[in-house]
Amino acid sequence: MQKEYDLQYFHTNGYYRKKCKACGDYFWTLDAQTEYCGDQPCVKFSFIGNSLAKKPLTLAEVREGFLSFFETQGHSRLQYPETGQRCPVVARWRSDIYLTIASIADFQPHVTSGVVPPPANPLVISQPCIRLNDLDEVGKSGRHLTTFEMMGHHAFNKNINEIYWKEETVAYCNEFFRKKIGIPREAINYKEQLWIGGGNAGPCVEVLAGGLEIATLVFMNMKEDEHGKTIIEGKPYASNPLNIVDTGYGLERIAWFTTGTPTVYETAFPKMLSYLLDSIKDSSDMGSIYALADHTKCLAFMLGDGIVPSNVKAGYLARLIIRRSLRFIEKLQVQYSLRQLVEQQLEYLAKEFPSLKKRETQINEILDIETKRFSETLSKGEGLIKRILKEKQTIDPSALIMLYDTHGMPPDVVQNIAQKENIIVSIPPNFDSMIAELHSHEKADEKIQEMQTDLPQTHPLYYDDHYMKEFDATILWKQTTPRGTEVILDKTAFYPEGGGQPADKGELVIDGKSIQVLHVEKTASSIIHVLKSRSPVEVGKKVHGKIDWDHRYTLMKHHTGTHVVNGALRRLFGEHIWQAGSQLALTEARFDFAHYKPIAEDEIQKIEQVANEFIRQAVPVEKKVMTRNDAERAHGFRLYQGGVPPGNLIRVLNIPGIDVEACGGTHLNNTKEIEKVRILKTERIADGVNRITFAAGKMADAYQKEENKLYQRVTTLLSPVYRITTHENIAEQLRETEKFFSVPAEQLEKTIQRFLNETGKKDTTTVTNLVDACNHLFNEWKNAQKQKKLVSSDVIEQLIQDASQIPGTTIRMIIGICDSDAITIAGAIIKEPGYIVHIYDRKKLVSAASDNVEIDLRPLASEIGKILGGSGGGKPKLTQCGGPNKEKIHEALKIAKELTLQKIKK
RNA sequence: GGGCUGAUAGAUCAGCGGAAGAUCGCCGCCUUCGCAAGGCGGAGGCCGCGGGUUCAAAUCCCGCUCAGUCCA
Repeated sequence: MQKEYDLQYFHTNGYYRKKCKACGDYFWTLDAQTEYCGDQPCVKFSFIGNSLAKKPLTLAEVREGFLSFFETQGHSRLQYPETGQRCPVVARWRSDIYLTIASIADFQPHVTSGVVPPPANPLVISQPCIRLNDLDEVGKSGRHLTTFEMMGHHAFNKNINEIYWKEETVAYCNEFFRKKIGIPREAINYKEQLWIGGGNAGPCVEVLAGGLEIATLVFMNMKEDEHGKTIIEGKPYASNPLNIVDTGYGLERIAWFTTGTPTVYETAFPKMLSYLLDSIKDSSDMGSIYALADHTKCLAFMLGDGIVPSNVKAGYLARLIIRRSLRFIEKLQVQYSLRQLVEQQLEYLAKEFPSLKKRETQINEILDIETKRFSETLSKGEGLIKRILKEKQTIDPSALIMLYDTHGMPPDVVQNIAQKENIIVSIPPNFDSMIAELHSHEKADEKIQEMQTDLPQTHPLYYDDHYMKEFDATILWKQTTPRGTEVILDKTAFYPEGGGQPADKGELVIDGKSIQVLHVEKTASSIIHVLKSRSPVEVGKKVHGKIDWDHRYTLMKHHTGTHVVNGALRRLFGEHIWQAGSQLALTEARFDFAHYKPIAEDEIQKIEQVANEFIRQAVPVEKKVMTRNDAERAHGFRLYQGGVPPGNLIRVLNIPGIDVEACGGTHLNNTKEIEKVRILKTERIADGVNRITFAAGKMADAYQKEENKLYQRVTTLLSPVYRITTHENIAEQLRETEKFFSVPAEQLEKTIQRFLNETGKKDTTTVTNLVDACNHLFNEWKNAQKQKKLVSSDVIEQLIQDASQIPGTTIRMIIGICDSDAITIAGAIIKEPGYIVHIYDRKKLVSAASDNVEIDLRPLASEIGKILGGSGGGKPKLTQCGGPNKEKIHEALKIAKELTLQKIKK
């Protein structure tokens, strides 16, 4: 490996290669005396309070110094529509990571693998990055940050010296630090290292000054490959198609180096720190103050770049930071809310990152919601903890785990609450691993997709013309499987299932015989048609394909409709609206999207209005195949809402002014063809994710018809007792009624019928609308229920009158049948001493005795119940019994009387 | 995506097969110069929705809906 670092640059400039006395690694230096590489922990920071640089620089000065220096050296800056000269901190263009963790991450995997040419070559960037791996160190260590900028100059070489490689990289680096930062050349050491990460590897040079690593120069030229010959850390590597100069210059670190402040935090967010320090009384806990300054900056980027807090994916990470921040605010007794702190950060960042502040309104709302939600969680948890303490006087490890895992109460919060009750709770040292253990059994079973190789390729005609209904083709391949005959054609207009769009149906005509196409699917670049019968198809035969156009056209309406609804949502709610899933069907379409609160009733109508307005505007739909770079430059990363397609060429579906996405589905030519959309349902499928179900075109009409019918039936049902005068906003009326009775639409009629029956209303009341009618009905039902419970004293009087004295005692027995609740009546009677009651209310037979009567009625209840074909039981002085044989009630009452007499006599 | 909780009075919750409860809040009365506090009384419940088991379900079983929370 030594020769990898044996650069001409070092030799001609008089560097010595030395072995570090502490770590044993090799490094290059101009200092003949030094014995240490200059890295931590081999040496200590020497720049703190004693900067080696020319003068202290701000973050903006270092950033602009870097970008412009490399610009003059022939590097290009990048430009994206939304975020400017950087990519968002949420890695929208890739599916393997949630957050942008390095400048090279912007170009993975497509550019680094060689599939997509670099957007510029060479290029220079200062990429804001978020890393949460060392979250606990942030604020404490003095150098860890969650959010930092990684500056980089990158060159992508097909051949080693196509752009530039090691010599030039080190020379550029050295010149930058000397000229722009003003570090004396003797102060910089270059340490030989091997770099491994994300499936790639290569030699690397760490740039060290003052004990601080100020840059890393990676020469990425290998990739993990099972056939590779180079073994690194037990894994085989082969050469990468590209030789990539991947440099990383820590913006905050370099600025820190020039200021020499006690920690990196004074340099990274000086304004925020003084803002925080002004707002608190006790500034002894600097670690938490640093962390809070860091976290609020992190949130400004996360939320500003459109992450919506949730319990999944990147949203979960945002919530994690929000909750940590809230706890620091609480701990430090900061007088500002989290919202105010982040607002302040947005203000500080506005000049350099203008896109963040544009989302201020939504960010404020998100933080208010999240703050409120967390305090609710905590106060509920507090109640829970107090109850546990009351019962058990302690909180054991299993309760601690339950509190955290189920109720989100961090153990130290539990500890604090318990302390207030003067109870010491100890947190097991292995708490984290106990939580991990709890979740270790879950393992997502990876879907192993068996890819049949060597299949003939199919040309997809549906991309040539999204409206192609019929075509001629030749059979290239066939096989028979249990589900039918499968064929591959040289070309096809049948759309295979994919991207949330179901497969086409239709027929293939072979030799004048029509064969039904049941299903179509795609593997690699072949499209397989599944045919119904085991028809005698032969390879080489000509076929004529006809797709079920009605089916397909409806799906196209739903698909283009989905994009229009997406656009309407973004128009109404903001740029954070982001697709989280989508599924088309014939009768309806489902669209899941990130949004921080549920959709309100009045918003449903607004969404419908805006979407239908887009349809009325008759906007032409552009379908274009573009190179990835062109598409990203023109439209930004918003393209990747439906997922990130592979390859350099991507299909871009642009509905100008409404929505633009990379999409592999089939689409209409104009929004007017959707005809109309109608929202059927909105629901919250996860925290931070909402689902809209809608129908387009004639399916919307069909739904509306169904809705009208239901409304008709419901109002007819009510008509004998409620005369409804107005019939407007039928959909809304039905939705509200469903909500009112908390039943789904299918149960609406049944429920209303039940309430009508139980109310027994006969006269007619005039009401304005359906909701009004249901309100009335419900109130009348309530009164009726009360009436049933309310026993007239007459009935009780009558029963008491009919009581018969049991001979030889003062006990009086009552036998009877009544219409209102028997338990209530029996209860009223036995308030007076000396009574035994057996009373039947056509549902159950209740037996009860006054407190002073010595009797256990339970054996009686079970005996009497048997007569009725059932059983019975209860408490000694109050029992119930019954059974299906209601006609035997008189016999049962007679037996009850006899048994009671027997029992009393004993 | 995978767990784990929860849904009972306006709020916080108890009850977990046999008459729907407590505390706070609300209303009225007593006490008081007035308030706070206290005393007495009262109103307020589709026990989330739908099935099933049972003589009997808030309670047990199965769906569904909604909410909370942890993990990746």
